[in-house]
Order: sequence, then C-alpha cells, then structure tokens
Amino acid sequence: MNKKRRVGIEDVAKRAGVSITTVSRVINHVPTVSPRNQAKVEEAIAALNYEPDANAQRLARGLNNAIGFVMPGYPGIFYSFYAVELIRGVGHACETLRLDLVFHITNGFNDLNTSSVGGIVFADIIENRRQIEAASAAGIPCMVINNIVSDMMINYIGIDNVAGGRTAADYLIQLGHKRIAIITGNLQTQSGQHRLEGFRGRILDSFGELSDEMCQEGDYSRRSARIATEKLLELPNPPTAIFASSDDMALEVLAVLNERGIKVPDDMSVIGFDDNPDSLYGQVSLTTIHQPLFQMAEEAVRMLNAIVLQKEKQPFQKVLIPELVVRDSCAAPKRI
Amino acid sequence: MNKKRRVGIEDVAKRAGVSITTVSRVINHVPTVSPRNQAKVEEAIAALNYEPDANAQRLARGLNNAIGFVMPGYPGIFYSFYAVELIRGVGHACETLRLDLVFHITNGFNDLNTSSVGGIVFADIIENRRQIEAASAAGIPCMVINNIVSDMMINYIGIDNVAGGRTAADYLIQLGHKRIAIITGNLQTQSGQHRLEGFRGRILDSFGELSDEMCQEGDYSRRSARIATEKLLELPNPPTAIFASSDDMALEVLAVLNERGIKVPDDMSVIGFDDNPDSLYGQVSLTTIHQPLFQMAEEAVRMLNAIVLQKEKQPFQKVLIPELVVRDSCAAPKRI
DNA sequence: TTGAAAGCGCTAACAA
DNA sequence: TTGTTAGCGCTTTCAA
Repeated sequence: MNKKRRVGIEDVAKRAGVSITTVSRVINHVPTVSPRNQAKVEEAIAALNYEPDANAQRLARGLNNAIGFVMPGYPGIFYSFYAVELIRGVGHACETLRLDLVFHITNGFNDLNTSSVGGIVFADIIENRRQIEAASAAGIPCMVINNIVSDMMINYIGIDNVAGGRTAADYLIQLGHKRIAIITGNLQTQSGQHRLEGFRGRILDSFGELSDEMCQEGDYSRRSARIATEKLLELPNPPTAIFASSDDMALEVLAVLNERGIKVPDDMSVIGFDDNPDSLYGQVSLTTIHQPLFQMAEEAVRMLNAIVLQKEKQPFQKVLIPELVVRDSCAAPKRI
Repeated sequence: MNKKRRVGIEDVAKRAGVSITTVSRVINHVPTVSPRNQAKVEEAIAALNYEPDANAQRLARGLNNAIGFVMPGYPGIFYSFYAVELIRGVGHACETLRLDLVFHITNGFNDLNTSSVGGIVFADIIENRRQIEAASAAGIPCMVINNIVSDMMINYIGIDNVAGGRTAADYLIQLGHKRIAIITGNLQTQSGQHRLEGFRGRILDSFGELSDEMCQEGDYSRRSARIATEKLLELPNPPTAIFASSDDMALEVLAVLNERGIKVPDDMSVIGFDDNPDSLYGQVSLTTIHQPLFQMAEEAVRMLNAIVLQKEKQPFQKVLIPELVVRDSCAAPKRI
C-alpha cells in the first residue's frame, strides 16, 4: 500500500518538457532520441530520483523479467552443501542478468504463483512433479536442475551420477582394494540411486557381486553416515575402503574412524562426493568426486532466460560429468 | 514472452455469462455475489484453468504482495548456519502468508529493484546502509534483521549479543575458570563486536582485565578458528576455557583439541554460540548460547507485512535475548 | 526524431 | 446484487 504517490514517467516527461514516450525511449535505450532530449530526460530522472515501476513494465511488455526458483522443502535441505551451492549459483546468475529471483521453498503440493515469473527453475524433482507439469501446461518454461529426466519433455541440466559412482569405485579398485563398501545417499533422490548404480556396476565388473553388508543405506545426513560406519566396522571382515555418497557423510565417516583410532588412509580409505570445501580442513583432506553445482545452477538460469526470450529453443538438455579429485584419504590397502 | 494468449478475466466472464467485475469479486472473495453467479464463475475458472495475472493485480491494487529479502553477498555467507536459518525462516513465513519472496544477494552497491516489492527485509547491515536509506526514502517499508540499529529510525528485530557474550563468560567464570579466552567473530559485524563486548565486560567485572593473548580475532570461518586455537595452545600459559563466537568455530576448536589429544571438557572447556544442530553429533556435544534465528526471521516477515498493510505502525523494534544451553563441553577446570 | 493514443489484465468507485 | 467505467504506470504501434 505504497500510499504516497511515487514519481512516475509523467512527472519526468513534464519536467523534461517531452512526451512520456520519449522518456520511455530513454529508459529502454531506444536509440532514436536526440542527444538534446536524451540529456534533458536524464537530468529529470536524476533530479526526481525516478525509477520505473517494474510491475507496470511487465504488464505493458507482456513479459516477465523475474524467474522462479523452487526448492524442495524437506527438512535439512538447507544444511546441505548441495542446496546452498545451487542457491548461490542461481542467485549469482540472476544478479548478473538483472533478473528478479522469486524464491519458493515448497513441499511440492501448494500452488506456485506462475503468473509472476517468466520461467521457473526447479531444483531436483522429489514430490513436485505435479508443479512442473502444471507450470509447463500454463506455458511457463521450466528448467530442472540436477535431474536427468527421461520421461518428460522438459529442459534440464543434470550431472551424470552413474558415472560419478563408477569413478569412485574404479579409483578404489585401481588402488588394489577388494572389500569396498558404499554408504548410499537418500535413495528417494535420483542422485542417491544413480551413485549407487554406478558404484555397483563397477564393482560387479570386477568382482561379480556387491554383498548386502558392503552396501549400507544412508540418506545424506551425517547421522546416517555414523550409523552406517559403525555397522561396517562391526563386521567380522570389515571393508578396506568406504565410498560415502556425499562429502558431508564422508566427513562423519572420518570422524568415527578417528574416534576409534583407525588411521586414514593407512587402515582405511575413504572417498566422498561433492567437493565440499569443508572437507579440506580436517586432519586428512578428502579425496572426492567433484560436481560443478554452482556452475550448473548458473547455467540453468542463463539458459532458461534465453528460452524465455526465445533466443534458445526447447528442450535444452545437458549432462555434466563429475570428476575425481585426488587428495589424501585414499591409499592402497595394507591388509586384504 | 509468454506468447500464447493466456486465459484472462474476460474469458471467464464470457463463459460464466457475467461481467468481469463479478469475476473479480469472486477472485477476491468479496461477499456480495449471488450463490448462483458464484457457482457459475467458479465453474468457468476451473474449466478454463484460469489464474489471475499477479502483475496486473498488483498494478491495479497499487500494492504489492511480494517482499524482498536482501542478504549481504560476502564470500562464505551461504556456508554459515546463520544465513541458512534466516533464509529458512523468511521462506517459511512467506509461504504461510502467501507472499512472493524476491531474493537478492548483493554486495551492497548495486541497486535494488524496490518497485517490485511491498517491503524489504535486510539480513544484517554490512555494506548496504545506502540501500536501506534509498529504499526508506522511496517509501518502501524496511525491516532489518539481526542488527540493533540506534542511529536510524528503522524497523528492526535483533538479538542482544552483548548479553550473549556476557552469559558465556559468566558461565565459564561460575565454573571456576580464571584463564578464559575468546575467539571473536568477524569484527566488521555487529554480532562479532557485541559478543566480544559482552564477554569482555563480564571478564573485567571479575578479573579487571582481558589480556590481548586471551583475545584472538576470528572471522566466523573455521579456518580462522583453527589458527586462533593453535595460537592459544602455544601460549606459555594456555587458557582453561575457550569461548568461540560461533558453533562452527567451536567445532573447529574441538577438532584441533582432539587432534592434539586434549580432552574436552576435562582439560579444556569450550563454549560456542548459535545452537547449531551440527554441534550435537560430535564426540562431545557442545555447550552453547542459543539464538532464535529462524523465529527472528519469521517474525521479521510477519511484522513487515503488517506494516505494509498498515496494520502495524513503525518503527517496530524488538530485541531477543539469547540463552545458555548446557551440554557436555564445559566443566570446572582441573588445573589453574 | 517525436508524440498521441491504444492497450497490458485487473481493481474499485460509482451508479443502477 | 450487478455492471459500467475510469484508471494503475508503462510500452508500442502508428502517423506526423
């Protein structure tokens, strides 16, 4: 209820002694304005401290320079390195492109206000498939981050988590490990499933099987990593290497090992996934799989914007390959 | 550029056989509509899958059901428990109040698009004083979170960090400690300054002075906490207790102590600040000072919205008191 | 190079 | 209880 009448385009026009059309031209950098008028208008804008009304512009233009960003609101999401990187990337891109960022944290069931944005970025697909379908049906371009979507014709940019899981297993096998365990991520998420799938595939290639005891289900939380690690250590024949499906979890694995006096990498190799800078500052720096979350989020916004402006055509689909980052937490096994 | 002509209020009116005004009334729950027309309009809305255009509504109403949320964009902000709690709180409140959340991560120098929001929440004041002044001058209600602002007539909701710092020192003194060190937060921030101020005040009360060596400057990063802890431990006469100005930092202190085989709380007491759940899962759970960040952010949005709707008058100013949470990382000193 | 005028999709007096 | 109509603040033809 901004009561006090804001200064409008008409005030500027009056002061500059031109029509509102000319003022509009100056605002929008339309070149056909005489230097003389240009200067007068600029003076007036500065003097009156005029700012165009974004809503009126959007209405008149029929397009929307805001993009929506929808994140699943499951508990703990904000404590993850993952979510925070995405927010940073999206935020940065919007800043650069001068787009308004309309943020939605949602459980996937409430309605999105699609009319206030030109396009929507969805971080992951969990419970919110319906929202994506509704937005698409309403003609709003959507872009899904961090999910490879094969059963819907939609724009996405994802990470090849199968390749990532495979890379982790491969590295450990190359080092000579034979008893390699995985602590999975949340298997409700595609990333959790795919990392396991890639890991299992590589293990099967070499050893023919991945035993149940070597496959502990986690959910990306530190707590689940602790429980899984303890189970692994209590095994009659514990693993010589552990692949934790996120750096956060790997850090907890490291903590448990440390508490029990098990040396890394001498007595146990640990590999993570994410390349979270937190994992650099412990006693041993963590070997991990790097995934470019920030860049992915940034590119998602840039491409979505191009699509909204019809400078790019749909569907835009891209898969990024995560890469091994060797640091200090893995070595050849001392025992077999 | 949502090309395809969306279904508008006129289409609904036509189909329902009423005027657009009546449709508008239904949308806005104006009670003076006959049940008969009400039903017809509702049918038409459902059939056409009509959704009102948020921009047009805002323009016509002259008010804005979106609020802005401005966060300082300094590096690392998103890795802090602090920032994430605020985002969660603000996000949740907007969800509840059905407000659009326009998110800005800013260095404090670029301009804010004030015209697209009804009010703005500023998380902290760092470099962005100018933005707050500009928005206020433009008549946009502002609410500052986590800062007690005495030199500006502005709405704020803050935390009494002086009291928090004092409480931490007091608890340690009560336990019998005499050599108590502080690792400060970023002293550019008010919270960093105030926690130090409160801590120092209480120390001075009991001991008359706080030596330089017992006061290590940090910046809320884990790295700075590590460096500070190392300095403290190398002292000829190290402290028996350490107050870290954030839980994140306290966790790093714990990590360093653990690496050196120093037992907590037997050989060293450690107290943090925040009440970050991460600090529950280590070997010792952290004694800390709880600050209600989530609630603060939520209330900020709620009050700001009330102000925008002129249901509450300005300035709204409130200070929350942080509280001691006793867990396992502090005990009476064994040595003096 | 400029301006008049017709909308953009909706709300809110006002009159009926 | 309903509909007519004048805006909200801007962009964009179109004609000059």
